[in-house]
Amino acid sequence: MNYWLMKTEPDVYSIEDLRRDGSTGWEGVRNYQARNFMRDEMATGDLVLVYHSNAKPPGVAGVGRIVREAHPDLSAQDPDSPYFDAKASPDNPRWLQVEVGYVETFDRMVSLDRLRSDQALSGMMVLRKGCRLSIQPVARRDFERVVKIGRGG
DNA sequence: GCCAACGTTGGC
DNA sequence: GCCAACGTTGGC
Repeated sequence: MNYWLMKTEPDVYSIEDLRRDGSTGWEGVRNYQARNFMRDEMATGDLVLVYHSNAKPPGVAGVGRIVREAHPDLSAQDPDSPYFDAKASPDNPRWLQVEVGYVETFDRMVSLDRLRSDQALSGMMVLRKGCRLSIQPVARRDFERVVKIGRGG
């Protein structure tokens, strides 16, 4: 079982939207490294830190779970979608998505500042300067520590 | 709104 | 295959 951090802009889709929906197709990932993580390493049951980017403040808002493994992201083939990609087709979907289920919203979101201030979390990819990757692997111990902080521990 | 740090594109 | 130009991300 693996652990992940997945970024979302809460103005577009927040942890509260995920709570309301129960689960959602995580469409719109348009980065090969992130896609390959989904394709090669994500499995049903993996747990996810749901990270709010472009938020005030940015940080981890809660937890999700992979409920369906990687499959074609059809928004790439939809000309009306903001995620449309003319190079995607039924023969070559090009982009993938996973289905993410809701698990919990933290009592207090774990802000980026809070993550930075914790020496034990200094290895987290999201803290690396200029790291734009929207799907990142997270070490189990880091995942558990962030959850503990989020629950008020 | 700024801009550093990337990733992608396309001419050569 | 190189690399300059361009577009995007995302914190601030």
